[in-house]
Amino acid sequence: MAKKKRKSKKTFLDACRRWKSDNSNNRKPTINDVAALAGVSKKTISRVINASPLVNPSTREDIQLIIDEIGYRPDPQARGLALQRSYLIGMIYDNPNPQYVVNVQQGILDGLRGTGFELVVHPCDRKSETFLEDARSFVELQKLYGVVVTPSVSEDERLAEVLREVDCQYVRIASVALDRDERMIVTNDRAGGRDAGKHLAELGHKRVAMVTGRRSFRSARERREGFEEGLGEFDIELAPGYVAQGNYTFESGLAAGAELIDLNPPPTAIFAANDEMAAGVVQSALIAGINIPDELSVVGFDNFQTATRIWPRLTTVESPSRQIGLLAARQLLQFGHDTSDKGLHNHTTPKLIWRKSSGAPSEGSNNT
Amino acid sequence: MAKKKRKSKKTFLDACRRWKSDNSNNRKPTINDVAALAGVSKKTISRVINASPLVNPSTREDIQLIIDEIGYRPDPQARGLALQRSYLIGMIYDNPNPQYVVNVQQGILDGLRGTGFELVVHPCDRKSETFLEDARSFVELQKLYGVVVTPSVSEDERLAEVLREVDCQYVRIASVALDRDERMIVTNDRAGGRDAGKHLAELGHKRVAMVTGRRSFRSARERREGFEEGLGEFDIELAPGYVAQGNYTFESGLAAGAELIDLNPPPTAIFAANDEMAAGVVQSALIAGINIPDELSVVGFDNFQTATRIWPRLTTVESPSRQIGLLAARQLLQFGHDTSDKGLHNHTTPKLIWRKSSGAPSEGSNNT
DNA sequence: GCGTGTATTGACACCGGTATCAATAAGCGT
DNA sequence: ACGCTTATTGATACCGGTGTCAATACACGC
Repeated sequence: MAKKKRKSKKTFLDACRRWKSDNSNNRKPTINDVAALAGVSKKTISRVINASPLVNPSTREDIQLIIDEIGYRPDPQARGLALQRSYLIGMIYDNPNPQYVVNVQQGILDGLRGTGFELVVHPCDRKSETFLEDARSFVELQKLYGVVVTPSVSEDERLAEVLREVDCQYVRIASVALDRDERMIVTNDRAGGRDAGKHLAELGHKRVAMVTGRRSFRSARERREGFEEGLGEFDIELAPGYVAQGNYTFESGLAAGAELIDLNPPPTAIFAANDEMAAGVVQSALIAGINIPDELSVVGFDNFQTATRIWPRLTTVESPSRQIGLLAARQLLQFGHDTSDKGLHNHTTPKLIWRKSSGAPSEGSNNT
Repeated sequence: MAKKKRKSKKTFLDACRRWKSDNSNNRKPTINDVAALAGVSKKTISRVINASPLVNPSTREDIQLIIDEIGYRPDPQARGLALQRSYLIGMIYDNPNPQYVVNVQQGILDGLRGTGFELVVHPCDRKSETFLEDARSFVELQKLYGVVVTPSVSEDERLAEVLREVDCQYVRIASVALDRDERMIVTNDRAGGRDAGKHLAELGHKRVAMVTGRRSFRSARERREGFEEGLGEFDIELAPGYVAQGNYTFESGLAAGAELIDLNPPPTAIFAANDEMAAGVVQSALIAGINIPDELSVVGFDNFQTATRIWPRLTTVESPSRQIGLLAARQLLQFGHDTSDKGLHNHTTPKLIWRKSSGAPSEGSNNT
């Protein structure tokens, strides 16, 4: 049944061995080496490594044998040059929180493992004059296969526009859908805020305060609105006087905490829009000699390391940032392939983790 | 004085304008476009972009004009293919602490800014069977220009050997010199440990304990030995019974702290080999109802975020990790260029930051 | 036996740069 | 004016893949 002239497996292996010993300078094998050994044209090798169906199965087998034997791996640069794209995924971010950045990176790397793609990280500064040009030239010069963009740059429509212009696949991570769903991983921060609100309401808090993030950040708005919704389900209102403005930094949380504690009457619970600010609130309470959770409950958002390092450990809302990175990577690799598997999740839901910084308000403190 | 036939600046600009309007599909300009516009061969363009001295100044000027006008930028992939290397820097790491990873990344990125190089991140697992092959294929396939390796993989000689084999420039970050100095950024953790020891001794502590990291980590040994040296300068000894074994995690610090506190007599000061463990020690003291710093001083190492999030804020030894990343990147880019500027610092020194978790021992507690 | 369709393969140009080496022009001493 | 340097430039191959399209072999229907 063998095609005429088909050489035996052994013949190929011998040839490979000979090649290996001849290969004095120990060069990496190229497609030409494989082609020569197999006695076919390089185009056929190209077909094999690209899993093209247009190859005779027995030919494919022979070639695969040789590839495995001499350890040939196609050169991404050469391939990229011909194809006009690279095997690199970019991550564009401006979130200053190291934990967040690393989590998402890890998730992306999880998704990239074994695919031959590599991750190029690219922080940016939206306030810079050259922000858009920088991003464009990064993506264009590297001919990135795709990029994932995290909050808050992900909310920047100009960047999204640029990415579309240079025809680069992208996935944006954000708290709400800004784009066609296939281009987004949405984290639903509103639901997280709602959980925080319900949690405090269920514990019996009535005088509730909040430290918000910058209004220009979508996540900050979502978390706040969600929080109000959660409280609203229990007919509790977030009074305007009980809202302090922060900017997601520890220091701003410290200041906001001091401010809220000073109110008369003081709140019995404070929800901070992220853990950093929550840690600031906790520290300001400690400084003021206020006991947590007896006199004041504090709830954060993120569940980063800090949440368990401070005392009491922080009740917080966890958003699965590593998982999010993973989904983003999968999404990106999915593009261009079959669109059949639409079952990709691109929504994630945060989840409240109840630790020791929140509890029922003490007797009498809630005499509204 | 103008060379014969030299076209005027305006002529070139006109040609460029014409080119831009002709360029229907808005392609990125290539070296061929520039060559055509300048009326010279692509090799000459190549010389200009590579700052070769073998170009007539006036020719160079003309070409530069055109390059700027149409916004030509050489394609890194094509260049890389021809040169057999890429314009990518790799970072190979296995340190699980997000803060450290991000700091070093940032530092490297600082050093890469404006150079056209990009950073590819590559975590690894030394315990994996395929660790070395993974690393090799990463570096080899991507033809990395260079890599920076952080602790503790940086201590792995097998990896260094692989990097040399594939002829890839590398810089290792480690607590002591393991390599020729040009290939290292050394952090001198021993000096940091010494500072911690002297700090506690100067405060008057006599019964001093330590939480160490894994003995297999060089930094853990250095920090410990430095600490003992520092104490030694004041004739204080670190008694074997006062040493608890940790593994750089918060949880291990928590356990070690509980263990040390239970000793009789208990130590009046504990030095933990990193902030995570120090935070654990602090938390275990809080749980045991021990006041810091009155009854117990705690000193950490790293000065990561956690150090200021906990209460009292942690006295700790700061190693300039971002700066270290910057130096590593500079070093890498320096390779192959003039070796004249040997003035590159490749040693950094940690520095003690005295916060509120350490103070003089309380009266009578030191009746040795 | 012949036309036609299908499966498989290869020749060749091309992606956008760089290296080699030869070609040409200009400068200079005598 | 001539030979010899030196300065400047270009023709061409090459890096290691991919796309296009034509060529070949074979099966099938009639």
